[in-house]
Amino acid sequence: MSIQFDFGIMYQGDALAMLRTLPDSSMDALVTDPPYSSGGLHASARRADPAQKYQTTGTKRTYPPMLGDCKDQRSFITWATLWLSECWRLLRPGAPALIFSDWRQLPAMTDAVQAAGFKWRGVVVWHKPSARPLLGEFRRDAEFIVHAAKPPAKTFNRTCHPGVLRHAVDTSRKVHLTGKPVALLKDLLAVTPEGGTVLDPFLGGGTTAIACIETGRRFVGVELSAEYAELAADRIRQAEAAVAG
Amino acid sequence: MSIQFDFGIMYQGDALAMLRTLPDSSMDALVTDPPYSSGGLHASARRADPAQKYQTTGTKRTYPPMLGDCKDQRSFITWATLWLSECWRLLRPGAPALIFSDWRQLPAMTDAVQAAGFKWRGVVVWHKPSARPLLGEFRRDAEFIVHAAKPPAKTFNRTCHPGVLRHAVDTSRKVHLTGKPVALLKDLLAVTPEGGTVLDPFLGGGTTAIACIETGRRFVGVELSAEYAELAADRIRQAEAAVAG
DNA sequence: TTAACGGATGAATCTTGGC
DNA sequence: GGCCAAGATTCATCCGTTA
Repeated sequence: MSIQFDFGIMYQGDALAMLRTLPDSSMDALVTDPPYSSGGLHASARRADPAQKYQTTGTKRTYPPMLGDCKDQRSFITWATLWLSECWRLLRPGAPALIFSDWRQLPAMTDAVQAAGFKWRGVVVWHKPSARPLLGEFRRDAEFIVHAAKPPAKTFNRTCHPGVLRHAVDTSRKVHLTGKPVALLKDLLAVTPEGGTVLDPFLGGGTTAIACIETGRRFVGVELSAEYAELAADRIRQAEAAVAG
Repeated sequence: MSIQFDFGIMYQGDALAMLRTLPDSSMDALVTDPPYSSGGLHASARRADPAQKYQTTGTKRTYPPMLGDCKDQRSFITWATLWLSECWRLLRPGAPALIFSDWRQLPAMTDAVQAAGFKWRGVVVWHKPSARPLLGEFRRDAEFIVHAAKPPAKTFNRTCHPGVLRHAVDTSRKVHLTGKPVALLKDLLAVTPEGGTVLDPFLGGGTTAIACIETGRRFVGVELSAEYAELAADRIRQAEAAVAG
């Protein structure tokens, strides 16, 4: 199933299956926020319903269930390598790839990225100042973005982009449990070619698509959950209306 | 060879050999900045003279040669696991470990830390705003600190410590090519027990020791290079004089 | 328009209890 | 005893609301 938009297209279904139907060398960048499967270091993470894993009792706000976030470390690497390999095929040579990860999965993700044929370029830091405090410990207030490229790596402008990006999460505008700020995605898109097509196989609430629309890029998104696909479609239409109006 | 100070002791020699002479469970924390061996992903990095690897021709300031920074990735992990295992033996249960790493060696370092028996707790980010700009790319303005602990992990205060630390490098006060700001080390020491003994097997210019002196902790340092050991000893004496006066 | 106040929140982690 | 699941705990920051 797919929905066509002015600025792109969204497929609803399994990322790996959908990616296989798309043609070689048709995309200019990969920007995505896959399920982290964190805590997946232990088999306990393989619980049947990972939906509310990250939400504590008493939380007012609830989100629809997150699918596919229940892998242990080994299968996480295998799975990530599989979809990253498909993405590699879809990307044009020189295309950048930006993949979100938390601290725990970062080494696994850099392995998978390289196993899929990408050249690892660096690690971008997302500093989210509103993270939960931890007494006597370092606050886990950073998430990481693995920066890679399908060789030969290219640059698309002569601007200097900061490697540590500070953006607060706006919970009121967040529709996905792990929703990212649009401004953060815009910062990441800054290293992708203007007017290019951006692939996001884990579209979630559609933030990547919105950032594309607001910066004049096209998008190809995939989202497994029908519930999130619908939420994303709404937000995408709003964003398109806003830039048209 | 060793030099005794009011606040600690420095050994000049090979880290692994020196650590082997020290007694079990005698240290309260490990804080160190080992040679990164970056670029060591390929065997070409095993060049005979790694001394000036990070300095481009025409650089005004030069530093004494860095020893032991010429390993490929596999031997880096093996070597890191060896000295980390010795450190593990020297640490008391619950002691925190903080090990600097650049983005390229971060996955190797988290592997080595865990192979040596530590529990990996997180990744602290050092944001250095003065990093070299890169056109069309993300600036490499973050370094990483692997945060681990000898189980069972303990906390030593009820303060909440930020996980992203912003400190500019002061090149005028830096004596080592990879010298870190004292304030950064002080931030890291904040999760170690007050008045405890901090181990640094790669003392370099002695910044860890200085931060210990300024925060009322003791230190045990090892430095391979006689040249740096001498520079460190000078700085340590100055710092001790400053807190005494 | 700006400043101060207070409630809600958190890609979590630890402890405890059961199998 | 080891493994696993469920419940309790935590407070600086953010942001809307009020002054």
